[in-house]
Amino acid sequence: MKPDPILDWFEKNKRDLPWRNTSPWGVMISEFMLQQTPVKRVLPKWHEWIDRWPTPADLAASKKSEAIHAWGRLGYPRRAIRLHESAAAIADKFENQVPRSLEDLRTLPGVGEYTAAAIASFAYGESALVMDINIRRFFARSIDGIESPTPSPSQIERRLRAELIPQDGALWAAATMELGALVCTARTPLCDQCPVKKICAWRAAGYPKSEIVKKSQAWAGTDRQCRGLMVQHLRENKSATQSVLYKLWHDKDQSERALKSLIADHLIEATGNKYKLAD
DNA sequence: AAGGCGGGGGC
DNA sequence: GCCCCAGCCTT
Repeated sequence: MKPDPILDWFEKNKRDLPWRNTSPWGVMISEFMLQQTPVKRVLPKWHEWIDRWPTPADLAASKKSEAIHAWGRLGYPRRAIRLHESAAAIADKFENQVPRSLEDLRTLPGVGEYTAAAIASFAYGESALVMDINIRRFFARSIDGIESPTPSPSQIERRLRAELIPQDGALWAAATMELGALVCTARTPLCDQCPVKKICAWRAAGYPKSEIVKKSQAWAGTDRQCRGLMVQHLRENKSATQSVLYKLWHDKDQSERALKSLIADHLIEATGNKYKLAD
């Protein structure tokens, strides 16, 4: 089988998260806690819950108030109530086993489209269409060439993403999600570490822009004042990441006039805008 | 298709 | 201060 650069990257770089090797109930607890809450903050609370309530029936046997209190300060406490209600439904209607089918999962309170797919995929290895914010952002960039996905997935997006799912869809979902979380991040993505940077549509379109290019675009001017701001920015960022502009700035062999000319050429190339030289 | 719902960390 | 985070549910 052909090696997949994404799966290869995943094998080498994945985090050792406790819900990667646990019961379906453990996966379900993690998915509820991870709804709009970062991994870092979920970790201790997940251990606390899975130790205290090892199966759905255990949680269902506790009072709702206990669940709410144990939720602590994770945020969106309604999730604790819904998880408690889901546990009762699982104990009562599903023989204390977290359902495997999307249809059954969706009957549980607090289980939406994403969470159902995530449980089916991560707990049972099903090739479900998992579309969390990490996966959606990764594909928005690498495939569509745009920085961010729409607020909620459209039917078109669902259809196009479903076509991409390979044989082992569960592993693929975990890998792309991790890639979005660790490399293709919302702010300051680490493109140099990305296994698909060479075929990324967003990158091919010239993104992400460097800070200096973003600023120069924001200035959008061609007059002396804009150039002054640019030069000031370069002075203030001497220790910043090495950019072409930074190198030019430190090239002592260039005369002031020639330096400005080089900077202007670079900006035109990088931004597509026209910059006139300030004398 | 919007808007509400929590709280904490990063810049 | 604003943005972001493995979303869900009700208008």
